[in-house]
Amino acid sequence: MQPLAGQSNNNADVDECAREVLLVVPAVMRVIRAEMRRHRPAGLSVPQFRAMGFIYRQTHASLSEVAERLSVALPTASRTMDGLVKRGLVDREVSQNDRRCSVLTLSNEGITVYDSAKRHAEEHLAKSLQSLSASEREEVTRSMQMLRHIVMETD
Amino acid sequence: MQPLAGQSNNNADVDECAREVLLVVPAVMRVIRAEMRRHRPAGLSVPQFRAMGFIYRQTHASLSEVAERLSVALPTASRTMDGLVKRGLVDREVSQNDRRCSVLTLSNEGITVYDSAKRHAEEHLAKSLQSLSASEREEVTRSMQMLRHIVMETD
DNA sequence: TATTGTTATACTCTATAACTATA
DNA sequence: TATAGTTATAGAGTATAACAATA
Repeated sequence: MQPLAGQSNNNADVDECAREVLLVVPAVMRVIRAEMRRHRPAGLSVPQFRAMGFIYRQTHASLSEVAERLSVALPTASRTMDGLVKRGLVDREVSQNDRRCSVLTLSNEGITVYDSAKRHAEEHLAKSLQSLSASEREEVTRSMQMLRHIVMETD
Repeated sequence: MQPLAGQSNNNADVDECAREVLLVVPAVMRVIRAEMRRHRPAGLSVPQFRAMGFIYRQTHASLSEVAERLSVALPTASRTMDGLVKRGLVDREVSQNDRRCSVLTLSNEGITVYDSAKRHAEEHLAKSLQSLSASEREEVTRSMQMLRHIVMETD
């Protein structure tokens, strides 16, 4: 399996990578969350934003699909939808094919709010990323894509 | 400032980078959070883990220092400490120099729990990162370090 | 008066367990 | 019986505003 004495180079590099991810990702997350909330009145929480993004891309999604894609429990997704429906950003209807299922779509206002939140968050991040060189940004972009393949099934 | 017509290559790359960060970081965050919570009974929330890590590295930290480093409001940090003190993982005392200030240290059990949580989370991440090549992991590590410099003052 | 920290208040996120409605 | 979703419950994270204690 592994060398008997000491760590192989492979282990050292994978451990360092894991350590950096564990240190940095939560810190970046805070920046994203704070900026999302700051953007009033279209302020969305990160889970709300992600849920809306999924429904945006996959219209007529069911609640189970949202929960699975976002890796949250069904009641969590249900609560998130409650808030978005109450704000008029998401339409929730009963499926005619299978009356157990919800059919979720963004309202027109939901689309507006989502686009606005997305643009705002991206612009804020982009501003920070300006301090990197173009090649460094490309490296970050590629790294994000690699991590995306690891943690997200599709997208 | 910028080209009048269309986006420069620079803008395109910074926008793509921001888009990827906004999509991927929350997804990675979910993996980290879920794994942290799964690790019972030493289960820590991510904010608890980060707060303990800071106190670990900077022993005798004050509450204000914790709040600033973690980029949370003072009442948020205070609440987080309440929970950790109640669990016996953090010792909170009044500073003798300035009786307004708290002096925060990890208890022996706190150190044990923190180390265990850290090892567990890193091992879980490392397992996922095994699917990348060594050079890809190096790229991810460098990218994390770049993002770290952008979002964290020091560390 | 300024600073450190806590309390009060009000949301959201989160999960597990129990329940309802539909298939 | 199995599945989709909600409700009940419980705890943590979050911020702003108001407050207390100390400098």
